[in-house]
Amino acid sequence: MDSNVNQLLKLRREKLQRIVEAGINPYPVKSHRTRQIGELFHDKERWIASEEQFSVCGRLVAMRRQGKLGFGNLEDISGKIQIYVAQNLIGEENYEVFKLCDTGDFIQVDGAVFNTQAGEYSIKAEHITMLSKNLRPLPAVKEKIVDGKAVRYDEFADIELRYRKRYLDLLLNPGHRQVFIQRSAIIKGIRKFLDSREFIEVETPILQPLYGGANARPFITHHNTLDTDLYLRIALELYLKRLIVGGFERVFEIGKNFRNEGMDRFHNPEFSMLELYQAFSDLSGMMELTESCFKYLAKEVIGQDVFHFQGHEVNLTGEWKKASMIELVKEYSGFDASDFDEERIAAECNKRKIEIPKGAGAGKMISLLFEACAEEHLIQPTFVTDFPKEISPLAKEKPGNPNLTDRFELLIAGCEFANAFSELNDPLDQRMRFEAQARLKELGDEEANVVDEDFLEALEYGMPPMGGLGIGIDRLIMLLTENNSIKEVILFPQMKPE
RNA sequence: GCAUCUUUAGCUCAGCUGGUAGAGCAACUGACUCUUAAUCAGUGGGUCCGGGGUUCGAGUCCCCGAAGAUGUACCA
Repeated sequence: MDSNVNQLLKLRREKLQRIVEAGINPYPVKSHRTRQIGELFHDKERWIASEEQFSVCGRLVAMRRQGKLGFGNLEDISGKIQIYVAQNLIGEENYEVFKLCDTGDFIQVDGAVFNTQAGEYSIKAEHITMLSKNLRPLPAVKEKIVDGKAVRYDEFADIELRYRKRYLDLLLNPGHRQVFIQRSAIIKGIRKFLDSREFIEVETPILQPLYGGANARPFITHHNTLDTDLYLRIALELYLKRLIVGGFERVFEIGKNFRNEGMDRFHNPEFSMLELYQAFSDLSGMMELTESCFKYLAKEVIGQDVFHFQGHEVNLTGEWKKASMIELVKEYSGFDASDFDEERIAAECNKRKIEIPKGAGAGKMISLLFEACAEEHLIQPTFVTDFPKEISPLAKEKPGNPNLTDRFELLIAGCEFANAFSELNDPLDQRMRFEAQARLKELGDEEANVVDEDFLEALEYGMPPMGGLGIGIDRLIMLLTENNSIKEVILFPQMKPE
């Protein structure tokens, strides 16, 4: 395999040598561009009539040379245009440069636009300049326009190669490039939406002396100067809350979290998260905000109400369903867990062959029942409310029920998309919750929270009542771009070393 | 982690019940001044994912391993 690659490389290197010997710089510093290719398509007739001379730059993605005349396709970020290169126009010397071009090279073409005899809108080259020589032939993807639609042949389609060599995927598969353009637009849309609600964007530490804000195993690293271990954050929560203690009333952060866990089509070890906190709001405020934000992004950024996702048709319009976890368990399994009777609930879990982890109480078991019975049925957007306190160590107790919290998760197509609560601001209660987590940790729960004394101290100074919300950005983008794997929406997903 | 499937030329793929590899595109050489999946003629290119085994003989059968996909478990 290697020897063959080397042979292909060798030929391109020899060509490079010939270019250098001809006195041409294959990697010049200067390029000159007066128009993007896309601009030339705005009003073709006007450009043709103007006979204006353009300089365009781009990658040569196809070549059709025939003796002393040649065609090529030149592509930049804005579009693709055919170039027409005739020896009698550019001169013998410059035509030699064209003959040394390969697909994959970056070149500059100077000339005006015209229609060829076949009616193809093209640039009639007056001069060709080599901008960057390609030394490794690109995988061959051909394209034919049928009824105005591009039909592609021999697409660069190997999933593993696409992820490992993402630059080739982006270069050769315009549809996949589009996903990341949309990703950028969606994130921009989130910022615009939150800006309209007077949130400020902040940045909090990724390297943390303690990790918290979620149940997950962390990545551990080491700081040499401080000679101390640090954790990569698993959530943004505890630092953002400190900012609300500090007097900010509406903050958000969009950033990477890191969780040392398994990978599948919904999980990448590093993933993007939006978290926001709004003082003097609460759970219902977060619900309204979540629903408005999703609808805004769907309508204003993507321009769609209905999305095909995970084999379902998801409709984001209308008022979203709200139901408590216990109601949903009852609806889909017939089992009523509202009495929090540990023995009865454990028996129900056993009946359904659900493994009960060490130290799990009624609340944890209810959530397991919910996941086993109800989750997969929640296809249209559903706010699942009233989470057991036991599994919600940072959420405020639900008034009138000490077993539950004022929390929701948003489920769409059976997947979790958002998580929000009325945030716990009682420092004494928070300490007891941390201690309960610490006991779970001693029982072997590697994902239980650790006691964060510095955070508790901050709470003791006083934190206003507030709503908090987390949205998994990658999953949101999966939904809005209709992709079924998280790897399709992360530019460089985690892969095992080859 | 477990189960199933996949891995053959730079890319996309063929290769039936075992007889030491094929196509298209890409590459290279030549022809060609209106092509556009350009065309025509010719050429080169493979440790068949890796390692063992069975066999006179393995891309093909068996075992072990690797990577990937899917499902499942775990991950609220």
